Amino acid sequence: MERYQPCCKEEEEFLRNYNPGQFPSIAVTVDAVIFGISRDSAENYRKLDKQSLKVLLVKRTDYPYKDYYSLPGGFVLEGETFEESLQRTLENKTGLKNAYSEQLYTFDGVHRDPRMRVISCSYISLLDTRKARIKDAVWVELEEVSKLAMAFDHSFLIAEAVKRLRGKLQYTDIVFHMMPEEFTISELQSVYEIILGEKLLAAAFRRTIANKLEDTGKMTSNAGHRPSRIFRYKGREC
Amino acid sequence: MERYQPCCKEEEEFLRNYNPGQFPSIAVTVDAVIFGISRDSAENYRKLDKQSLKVLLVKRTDYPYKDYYSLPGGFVLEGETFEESLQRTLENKTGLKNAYSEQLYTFDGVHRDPRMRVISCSYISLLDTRKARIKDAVWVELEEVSKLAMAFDHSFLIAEAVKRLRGKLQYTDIVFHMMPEEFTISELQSVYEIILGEKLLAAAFRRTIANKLEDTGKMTSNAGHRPSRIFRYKGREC
DNA sequence: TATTGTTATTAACAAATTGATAATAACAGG
DNA sequence: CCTGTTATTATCAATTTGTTAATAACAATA
Repeated sequence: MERYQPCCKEEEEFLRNYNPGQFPSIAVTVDAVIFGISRDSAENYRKLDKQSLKVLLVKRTDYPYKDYYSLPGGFVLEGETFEESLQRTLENKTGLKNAYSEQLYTFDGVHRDPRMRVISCSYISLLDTRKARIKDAVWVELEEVSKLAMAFDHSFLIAEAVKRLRGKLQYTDIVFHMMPEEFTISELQSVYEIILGEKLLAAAFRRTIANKLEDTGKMTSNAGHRPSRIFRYKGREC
Repeated sequence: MERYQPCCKEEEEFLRNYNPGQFPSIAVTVDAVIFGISRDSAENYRKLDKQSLKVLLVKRTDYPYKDYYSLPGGFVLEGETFEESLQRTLENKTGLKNAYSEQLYTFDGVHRDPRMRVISCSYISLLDTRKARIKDAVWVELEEVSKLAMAFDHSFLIAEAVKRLRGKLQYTDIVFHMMPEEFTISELQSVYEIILGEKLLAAAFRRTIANKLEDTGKMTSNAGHRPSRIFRYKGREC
């Protein structure tokens, strides 16, 4: 947006004398639900039952909710956009500078935080776990989250994020943000299955996804079974 | 959310002495993109080309952006949730207490407002125009919006809202919030057409929508042509 | 009363998309 | 060459769409 220009002396005066204190001020945090698919080791890489959808959590070191788990995030600083704030924590925890992110929802409960009125603008971030270098944070399986002591309303927040992720999987190409540049259709299918939590039929899956993919000409090798074609996402920059 | 309980004396102390001023405070507005379909008169009620998608706008009376058009909305007050703030403006401008609303997006540009840092949590509201009693606001046709001088980033905000509305029309039952209790399939189709901005084929439309509807047994009458069955939405409370 | 204009509703059929199962292909290792 | 395993294609039924045409029901009017 271009910089605002006052229309006249009077407005200039108005703005100069404006008292920001007349409206309640609210602290704002940006919290990130960072999703990754664990691919622990090379051997397990293609074994669906060894993989799972995970979220990145940090353990709080201060009050309130000391020692509880929470989403990575923090207060929006002076003159900082939400995206900037988000990228700051993202880089801090994962070492990644440009993971795909989108705004999820702004949580506004009056007593979310016992200190003061704090609203949380939450984001979903998707990344290829193998590119991330995690620091001061842990990957937690989705099913484990409900077993942990979670700070604030972050447990609910994660649940909402999962719903959104599952929904968007169906009608967007969002999944490719969690994939490496090149992958096989089976790998892609397993990512869908892990996120949706259900098995898909291979024949139908291939048919519908095929037109979004581009053959690299390469094949997997040394697998003890028929090798697989390797594809890349055909869509826009990813 | 239940009220937070400090875990120990130390935390109690911490909270008592907490200084909220250490983090930047941001003013928050809630702005509503209120959609309605104009059905100006009884005669035009079923004539598609006489109807259009409209948004409710107000003319600003103060600086900044004095005399510009803007979305109805305002600052979130002390201890007020976004929904409460929204309902306040909604009732104020339309007389309606419970129009369907959902959060759209939180706009966070640092210089959105020349007075100070103000973020806008925006909502989409859908209503049946015939139930609304508009006060201090005007219905503006969507195409006219771009011709008006709009305050802040509200022009962009409206564009985003329209995208969301069109998208959600396809995979949710959101449309019924703009319909009266009882309606004909042709009326429903015309609402889809107005929002999407394109004609739909009647046969296909009926087929796909039919299973969401329940026949009231009533018919339209006195129309000069074959009368129409009157339906209601079968889904959950609406 | 038969005809005309108009909108509603159903029918009918082709085209495209899905669901589901089976067949075939390609590899490593014995 | 046979076995176990995963990849990929083929096949066919079932379902859903796109499209056009037929039929129905009314008011007004000839």
